[in-house]
Amino acid sequence: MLQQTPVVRVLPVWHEWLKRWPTPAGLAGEPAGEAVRSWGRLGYPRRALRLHAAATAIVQDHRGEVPDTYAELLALPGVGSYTAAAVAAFAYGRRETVVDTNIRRVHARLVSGVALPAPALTEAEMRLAAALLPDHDETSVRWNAAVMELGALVCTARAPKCAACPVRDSCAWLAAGEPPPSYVPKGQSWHGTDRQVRGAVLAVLRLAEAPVPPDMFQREPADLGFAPEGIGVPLAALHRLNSAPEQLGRALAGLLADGLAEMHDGGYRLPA
DNA sequence: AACACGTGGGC
DNA sequence: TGCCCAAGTGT
Repeated sequence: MLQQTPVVRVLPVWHEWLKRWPTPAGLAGEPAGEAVRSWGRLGYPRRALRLHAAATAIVQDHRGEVPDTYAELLALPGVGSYTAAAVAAFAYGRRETVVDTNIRRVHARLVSGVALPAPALTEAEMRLAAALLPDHDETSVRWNAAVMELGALVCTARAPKCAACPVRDSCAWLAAGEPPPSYVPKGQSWHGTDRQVRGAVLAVLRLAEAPVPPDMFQREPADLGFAPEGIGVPLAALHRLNSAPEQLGRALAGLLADGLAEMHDGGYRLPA
């Protein structure tokens, strides 16, 4: 849930999930669509699908227990190098090189003296993080958490709180006179994109009690001749986008291809 | 290696 | 207001 999503926005959903599914077996025992529905508006709903798939793999391959090694975690759906290291370190106390966006930024400034880390994670960054990691297991876990928190709370992307930074005296970036970034980060476009249409379609499917016929996506609500049960609001939002038929088609095809939707009785629904 | 993939808070 | 960006991953 935390992948590319701020902690404060994850917390309420996370609490709900753990109340409903305290164990991997609980989640694995439900349809994948329930995971997507319960994901709510967290964003990147494919993560819900993968979390469900990971729960299933944990039940099938690990006796329902979340594995405790980096390699086994990495093999789970939706678990990449960051998540595998973070779970091994923070849940199991292992010494792992945890590198998230916060740690990357702290290292870039404090050690490398640049305003921002590279656009994509590099081998050099991993080597640096590994070299900085304390040898002792417990200390390494605290180190990972501390550097991550420093980045999240003090050494932030915009307007870093250098005056309040506990390690400002050893910051290479401050010492260099706070040089600006050497590149301009690529903005994520949104308005008018397939992503926006996918999001609007999925918002409809999350609330739908029955398969949604293609007509309902493509025609104005007024033309349907009736008020769609429960999905009027997201459906109106989708139509407001006024996307071209081919774009809507791409969005629907993409959702099917990703397993976020499936056809049933001639309509679209979340996966069973 | 570059790109696609959601959403909402903050400035 | 629009833009930036957030505990990344898979292709």
